Amino acid sequence: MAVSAVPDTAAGEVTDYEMVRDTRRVLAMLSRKWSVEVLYLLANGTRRYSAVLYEVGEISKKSLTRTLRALERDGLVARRVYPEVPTRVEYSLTPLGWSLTGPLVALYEWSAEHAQAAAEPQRPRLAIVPEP
Amino acid sequence: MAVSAVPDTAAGEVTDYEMVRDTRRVLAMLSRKWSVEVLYLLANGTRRYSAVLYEVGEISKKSLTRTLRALERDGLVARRVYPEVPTRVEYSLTPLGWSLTGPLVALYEWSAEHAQAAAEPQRPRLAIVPEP
DNA sequence: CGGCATCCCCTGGGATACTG
DNA sequence: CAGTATCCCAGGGGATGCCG
Repeated sequence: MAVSAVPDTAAGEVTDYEMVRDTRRVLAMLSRKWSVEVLYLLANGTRRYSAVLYEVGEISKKSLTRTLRALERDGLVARRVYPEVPTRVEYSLTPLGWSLTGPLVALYEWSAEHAQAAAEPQRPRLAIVPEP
Repeated sequence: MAVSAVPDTAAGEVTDYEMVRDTRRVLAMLSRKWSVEVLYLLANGTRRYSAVLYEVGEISKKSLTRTLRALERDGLVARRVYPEVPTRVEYSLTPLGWSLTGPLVALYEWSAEHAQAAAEPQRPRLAIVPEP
């Protein structure tokens, strides 16, 4: 695999298959519609369910619950239930969740840097003949 | 925004909204089922359509075409058509595509490092009472 | 308060067949 | 060879309503 600084299969013992598999595993954690927003929100501190619901804005309760459950299953978010009269539930980032903000911010920075490049319209889809 | 090394809105002028927006923009480019695999494949060198189809393996032609078109629209992949008898089409990474392999590999490395942490079963979903 | 349950829609992906 | 066209299915997301 010729990708940047990653060692090849010969010496470093990293196969393309593993790279694809692992990369997709992370992406699967993040590609849900509201995952990033919730993650960034909790990075600002612990929140109650209703607080997250309010701060995210347009999300439905069902989607929020699904998102939080998924993040919890992936070990990125911790859920704590306080058995009080009206139930209180608090969500926060786990250490694992925190460790993921690094790569996540790297993605953001890439997008910010290459914003116009990525936004500029591609050349029309015509047959492009190579120079003779 | 308290996320790692990113400056706050006050001084650095980076809003949560922009971070969420830009991060999701990149994720949208990558979250398609076969995007990563195709990207890694083309990182190994230019490929013809049929070569990609064969090397990826289980992908359908329809999905591959859609994936390539999407990657092309996002400016990550270049498409070159040779007007020959049986049509020949070659796909390769653009400089923008190459620049994305960095953050992408960062994701892979995170996944590789935290593989068991992410894989270990979460504690059963019971009410967890905070220490008194 | 913090969810499930239900219903409905829309998109992405697979399989197959056809074409310039 | 490099796609389209067509049909189908599964799952994610929104809206609403009910509940301990």
